Amino acid sequence: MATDHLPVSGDFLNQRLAEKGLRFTSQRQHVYEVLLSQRDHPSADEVFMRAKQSKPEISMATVYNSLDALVKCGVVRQVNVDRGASMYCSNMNEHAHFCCDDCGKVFDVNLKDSPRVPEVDVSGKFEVRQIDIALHGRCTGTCEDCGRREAHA
Amino acid sequence: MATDHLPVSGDFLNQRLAEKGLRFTSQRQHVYEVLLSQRDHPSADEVFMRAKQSKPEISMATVYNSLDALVKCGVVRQVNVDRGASMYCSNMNEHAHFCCDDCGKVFDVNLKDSPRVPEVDVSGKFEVRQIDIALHGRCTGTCEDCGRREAHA
DNA sequence: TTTCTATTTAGAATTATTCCAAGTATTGAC
DNA sequence: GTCAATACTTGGAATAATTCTAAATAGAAA
Repeated sequence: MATDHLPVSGDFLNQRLAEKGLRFTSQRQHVYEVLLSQRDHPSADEVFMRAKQSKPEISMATVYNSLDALVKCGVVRQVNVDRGASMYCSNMNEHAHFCCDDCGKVFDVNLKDSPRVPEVDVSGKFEVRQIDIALHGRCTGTCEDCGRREAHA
Repeated sequence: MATDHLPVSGDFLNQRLAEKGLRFTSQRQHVYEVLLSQRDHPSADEVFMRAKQSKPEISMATVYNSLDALVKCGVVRQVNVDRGASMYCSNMNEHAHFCCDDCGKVFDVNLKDSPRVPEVDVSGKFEVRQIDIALHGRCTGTCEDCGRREAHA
């Protein structure tokens, strides 16, 4: 996997972690690079498997710890769309997630008028840090899995 | 628990289930009434425990099955905000969920400008059935747990 | 350095969810 | 109504996801 010469200066991550009082470690950097190198929505387990390819000694507990750290310092988003495993998304541009209830795949989508953090008024009761928008439905024709399933049905 | 004389005519649920080709059963009705009778955000396990109080023979598998059926026919929403257990919400009015990252509690909130299904344009690739909006942050002062935690810190 | 504390590790433990096979209830056709 | 077909329920086992634990290691501050 091409996780070696990524444009992650390390300084960037280091600073983001430091801002939250978290330490920069090679494991966290590695997990981050794994996420950046393949921009889908892997589960912790999938991240673990990918991370092991170039860093075989990494442990599952560390993957969870690293993912938590990355989410906490705002360089990765945790995506929860269903009862299954949480997924992780390194696309920090403003976007929503579409989850197909038939095939289970998750896609990044841009919404024209999605609420933004500065715009959210929750009457002083809550301090909003992030907004997660998940769409549910079916991906019609977009993916071959759904096509197949409909062909069967 | 006052799950006996609720304004759930049964017909309503029956019809919604039938529309999706699902059968009306006493278990599904009971689970639905459990959710309606206490409008918080219980996990499947919590629903199970509440349901058992007045219907001790109900099983966990049936609770999951019933929750799935209720979600599928659109009378209950599944709420996924974190890695933990999914939660279930019988408030079908348009609203978002605020999840406090400190105490973990989930609150219903109304957003002024949240996207609605008819308004979502995803370029014909997706058929959107539902939009779930989850806010993350901290509930400042709203709940005693957070107050306590801050007092300690 | 030294010290303090956060992090990592492997594996055990726990929690959440699904699966299974046998029995039961609901539906639609007659 | 009765019957067949099939969906649903049940308890428990199985699996999957996540957290915990205690010892070793590594980063940060003095």
